[in-house]
Amino acid sequence: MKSERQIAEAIAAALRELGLELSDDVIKVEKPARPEHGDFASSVALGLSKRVGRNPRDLASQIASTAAISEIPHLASVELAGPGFINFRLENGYLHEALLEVIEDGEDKFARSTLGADEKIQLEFVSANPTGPLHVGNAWYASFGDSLGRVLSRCGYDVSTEYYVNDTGGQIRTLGESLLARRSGDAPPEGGYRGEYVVELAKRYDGPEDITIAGRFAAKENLENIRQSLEKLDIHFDEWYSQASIEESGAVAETIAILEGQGSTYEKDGALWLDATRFGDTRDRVLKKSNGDFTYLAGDIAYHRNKFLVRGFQRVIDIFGADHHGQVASLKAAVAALGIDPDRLEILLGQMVSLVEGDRKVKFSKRAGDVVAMDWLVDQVGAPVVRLLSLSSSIDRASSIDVEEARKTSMDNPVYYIQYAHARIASIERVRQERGIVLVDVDQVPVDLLQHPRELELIRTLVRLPEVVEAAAKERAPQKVVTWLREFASDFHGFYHDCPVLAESTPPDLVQARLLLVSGAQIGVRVALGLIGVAAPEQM
RNA sequence: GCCCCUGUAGCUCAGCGGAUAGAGCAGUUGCCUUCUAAGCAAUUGGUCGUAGGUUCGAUUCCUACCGGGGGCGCCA
Repeated sequence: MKSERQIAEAIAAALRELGLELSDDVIKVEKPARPEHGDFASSVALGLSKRVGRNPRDLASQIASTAAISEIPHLASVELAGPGFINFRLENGYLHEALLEVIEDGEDKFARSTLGADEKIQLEFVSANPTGPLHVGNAWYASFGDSLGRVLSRCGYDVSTEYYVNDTGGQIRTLGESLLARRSGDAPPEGGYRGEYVVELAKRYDGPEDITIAGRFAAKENLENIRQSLEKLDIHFDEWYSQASIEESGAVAETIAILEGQGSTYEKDGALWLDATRFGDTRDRVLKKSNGDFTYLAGDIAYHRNKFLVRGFQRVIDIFGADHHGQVASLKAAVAALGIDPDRLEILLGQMVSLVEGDRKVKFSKRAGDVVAMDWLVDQVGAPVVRLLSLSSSIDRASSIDVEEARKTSMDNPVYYIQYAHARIASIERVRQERGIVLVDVDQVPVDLLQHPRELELIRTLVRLPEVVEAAAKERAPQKVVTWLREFASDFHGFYHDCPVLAESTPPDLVQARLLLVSGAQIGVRVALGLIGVAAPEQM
């Protein structure tokens, strides 16, 4: 926020005043965890002491007594603490000012930034093969990808989300075989798809006895199904990109020819290999099998060439399941071989999740037909719970989800805790209208009446949202928004409990001030809920 | 064997270079004549896997080891 920046600037000026011209990266201003350490604190003196050969406390003391520091807006006091921290305490006016900025920004501008500078960034996720219904295992990070996209957009990136449709190759043939077998009343072949959905599809298939055609039919149906499952989670892709279309357009052959032409390939055992080790991979990779077919990798290379060179994305983020870890090095090597800086390709790996229901451990395996469909989970616990749950922990952690736990719709569930905060805000607004309380102009509201610890704490949390969103974007960690929402809800409920807005005992001026705070809070919570794709209910 | 992720309260997880490590659930206990108690408050519970190292400062960074998950196909 503004004050933090002002303090950092003041410290920079203080250092210049003391003749210590140093780069800004040593100036750290943070918010201490403990109130006795002030509103803001800096450890510059600690970091600098060695470089300038002075002891940290003396240095801190010198910095603290400069004119630059004394000119910090709203400054109440400066204290030295610990090994050399400088703690700044500000008058509460800095919070009131910050609240007014939130109101001025409104839902559209608050916590929006230009960090991304309109960089064209493509985000590919889910991309589950259309061989069956969307299941929990490969859709768990769908909410992560979608929320990351929303966060990046809010930070000024030009984001395009995409689902890569694997509608060709062996799995689709197997799917076609399974479908035809079911139609003739037989069991699916060894290694085929045994799920009940294949039987249903077979009933509706009246096409020829052709594996490819049957497979394509089934894939198309499955994909439509998957699309609907994702819609239930409020996940919509800008683009559904077909692998078959890439192959049919000749782009794969073209891409491989380019690699061949520049001498990045060689032939061995009747196959065409990419000299991937030259570009950082652990081993070389086959591009064209000895039977003449292209490998999956070949298609993927063409696809990524398309992303970078045909469609011109400056940055590409792929979200894969950890079981696709093996593809990372080869894809990056191939991209490098095509002359694209491999750092422009970011591959995020979502670790495997396991689903637990009481003592029963559920395994995901599509072919065995023993899968937990995303639809089932959404029906069981509701879309908001699924979205919040999958964003509650980092994608680097192999988490386990207890369906029984998630099913509890009582006060236990964090989603309701958060949504309830919004419902209470909406309720205050309803009652205000019922009672005909008229809102005065913003510049007439005596914001400085907001002095209750609950009020101040709520403002403190509220005005932190912009930096949380930026951090979520930079670190590709949309779950940070969830953490913020929990804190926000906690602060709001505390405020609600201790600071009645519309009670008869509340003086009219304070009513206005609190109503302003409530509308600021509403802006914050709506923005944050929007970023994680969870509805903001008017009542519960 | 090599590569990636991970080990924090009884459980599920935050925190990831700052000063006395947090939340939810579970346990114990208070608070509804008020804008919704799907709430608030208090309280119990931790060798931050182990051992070294870097640093003024390490749960956070580095190394090794131990435990857990995933990967190392002319499958996708």
